[in-house]
Amino acid sequence: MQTQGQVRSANLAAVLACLRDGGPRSRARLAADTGLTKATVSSLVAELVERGLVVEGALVRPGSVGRPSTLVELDGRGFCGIGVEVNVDYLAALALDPTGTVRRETRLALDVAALAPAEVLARASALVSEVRAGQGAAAVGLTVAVPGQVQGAVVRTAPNLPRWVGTDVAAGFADQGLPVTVANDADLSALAEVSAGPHAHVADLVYLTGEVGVGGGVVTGGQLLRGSTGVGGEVGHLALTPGDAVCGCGRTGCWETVVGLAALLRAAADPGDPLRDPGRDLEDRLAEVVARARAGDARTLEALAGIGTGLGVGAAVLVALFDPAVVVLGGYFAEVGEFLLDPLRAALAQRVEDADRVVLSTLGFTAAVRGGAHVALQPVFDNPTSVPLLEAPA
Amino acid sequence: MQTQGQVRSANLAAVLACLRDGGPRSRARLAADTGLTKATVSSLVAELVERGLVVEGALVRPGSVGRPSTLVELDGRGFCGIGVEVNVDYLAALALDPTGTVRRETRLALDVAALAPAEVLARASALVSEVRAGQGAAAVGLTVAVPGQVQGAVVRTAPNLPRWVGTDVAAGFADQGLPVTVANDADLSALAEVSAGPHAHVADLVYLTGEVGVGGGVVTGGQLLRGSTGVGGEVGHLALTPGDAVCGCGRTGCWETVVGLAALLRAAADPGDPLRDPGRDLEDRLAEVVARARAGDARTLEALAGIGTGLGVGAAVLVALFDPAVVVLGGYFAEVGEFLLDPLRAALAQRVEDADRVVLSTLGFTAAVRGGAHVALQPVFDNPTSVPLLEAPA
DNA sequence: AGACAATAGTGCAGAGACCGAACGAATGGG
DNA sequence: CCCATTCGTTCGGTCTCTGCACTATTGTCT
Repeated sequence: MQTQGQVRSANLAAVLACLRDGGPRSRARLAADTGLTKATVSSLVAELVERGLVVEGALVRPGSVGRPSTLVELDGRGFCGIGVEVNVDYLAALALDPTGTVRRETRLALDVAALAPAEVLARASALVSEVRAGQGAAAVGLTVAVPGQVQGAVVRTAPNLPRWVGTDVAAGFADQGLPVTVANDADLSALAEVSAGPHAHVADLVYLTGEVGVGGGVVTGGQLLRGSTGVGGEVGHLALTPGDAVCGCGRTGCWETVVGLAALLRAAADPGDPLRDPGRDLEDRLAEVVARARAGDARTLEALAGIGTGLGVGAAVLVALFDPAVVVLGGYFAEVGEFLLDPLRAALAQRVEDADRVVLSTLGFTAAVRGGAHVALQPVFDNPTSVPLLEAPA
Repeated sequence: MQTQGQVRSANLAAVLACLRDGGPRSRARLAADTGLTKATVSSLVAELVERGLVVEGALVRPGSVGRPSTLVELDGRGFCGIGVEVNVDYLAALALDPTGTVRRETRLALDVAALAPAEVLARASALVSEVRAGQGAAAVGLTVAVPGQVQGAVVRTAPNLPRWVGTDVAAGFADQGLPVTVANDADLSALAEVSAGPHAHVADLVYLTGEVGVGGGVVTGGQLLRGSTGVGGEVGHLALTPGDAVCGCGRTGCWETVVGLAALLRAAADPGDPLRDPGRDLEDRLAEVVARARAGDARTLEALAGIGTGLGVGAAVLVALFDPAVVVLGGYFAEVGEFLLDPLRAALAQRVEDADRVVLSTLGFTAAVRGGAHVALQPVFDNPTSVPLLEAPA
């Protein structure tokens, strides 16, 4: 903090955060909640209105006597953040406005692994253009979620998209003319979980996503855990069990060889079973697993229970180390969650306290794009003065 | 940030931090380093001098032409922070001044487990008085390190000091008239490692301390990992290996049953061996282990190699999850480190990249008290205006 | 020896931001 | 119809930083 201009900016941000986290309220309540005086809040609100970030809302009758208050609320019309996801078998994009409302959302099935990265990026950018089009809200930023480790804007490792290693993902969206951030999909999903929904504002959360591999995102103390080289929270290749299955990373015993989607399919069906047909869409096969389990097929249920137990063993380590308030299961874990939770909690309860903190994600496959859009909007909330004034001050 | 008074405070803190982290320097360089103007820095330095936090030092001749600069440096004479440690078989206390210099240090062997907590606290408080006495520096705070999990000022769990559970440790130091903080010893040691010495300012670090059990302290993104209930970084009871050894916590397979001091002694000597004599001081026995290892005793070396391998297996999990720049081994691990590092790094290298990031602590058994004293001093650096003016402004 | 350039540090007027108190606005109750 | 209550604004005051001018001190060049 150096200049009083930054004080102004910080206080504008405090008012915005208050409105975002606690909903619309009067200037008087904003003053009480932020500790600022009513005079200052009036001035701050006026500036935020000029920047198109908040609007005056309804008049609210007080409970008893007194002048009615004018609600102040976030203005969702002016801006939005864009999240876009490149995953193994689909692309997705989403526009989120400052109020937390999803403005546009789209998804495109695509065999990403079979195409050149440049080709995929062109289609993803087209998807972004589609999401941006036809709405008054100006996009303020773009975040790209990729299933791998990212350094800067470049993919460093991507077990399920090996051709993407070394790709500068941000460059593929240069035509959008927006600030572009590239990040790991599980990390962004974790941020999505703590930014909205039932776990909003939880400061310590672990997100696990089941894909072909297993991804993890960890939030501690309200911050995303990154680690010294940006590889923190890498749960897929934890060496938990001295198992013999060889992982894509070349080692044995990695957690994802135990609880990844491949492990489930192997355990649930013999070679020759349609579930093991590598040419079939993974989503289709997963739907069939769910159908068999619901029909009570013993082999399937046993396989799912095995995954649940394996998850519990690993989750015990994560719970002991991170002490999260909640462990959220996303990706395919959420889809088959009803069959996982009991064995998972049983295994977890043997090892740590409070096994009930494991829950299923309600965001589905939109978690990553939602988190990405949230990240893209963040600069507006952090520094409201970066948003231009709408009309010249009189 | 609400008032411009807090701007002043933040800028005073910025100047102090600059001097602490980068050493003495002129006002002009402070201005360049903090981004403030020279005029502002002059004003800030004047106030810090009035509060007894910095002093003017030597005149430095410039390399070529120009007026010589007056160095400004931290004043270590006025204040100190106190760290005190209650451990299984000793008490220790240390006074640290703002320059990072240890002013007084003392240690007292004591069979803490055999005494009532109140009795031990009385002796610890006497130790603090001893450290405070006879120096002009006024203590600004006191931090107590205990080998267990702490909530507020109360011990929640302490495997090796079971009688202490529920003890209000801060109350035992009320007679000192200082703000008292109580914290886990491994957490404080981790803070000590990142606050001074070869790993100063490392933002991501894992500290492991070998005692009867195993303690862990984790710093991520420059912050101590606490978790939702303050139990984060609890490494001792990680269920890593499906071993059969029963842990003090009642479960099996906990890491500390594999790499704790008890495991080492069990592996290094048969029952009846003097090393296994429970009546003997642990330090003595540890010294004998080192002596035997240095003499080349095969059984001892094998036992130590086993510990090293076990450490490597667990460290692989920690490295994968936290991605620390460095893993520091403290406690007994550091004392026998020369025999652990090779097998440890071998086991680690099989599982993660960069096994060389594991190193031995150079702080020895003073890590916890040092970290505690650092924590006690922190409020002065965070908010210099909390320190009273020495002389009334003219 | 003297002028000059370079660097360090201070003095001062001004602008920006918040605060506190007083004031006008809007409403329900007696 | 008056008053208490609550909301929001206006205005003067204070604090802090900034930018520029100015002094201080030294080495170098002529």
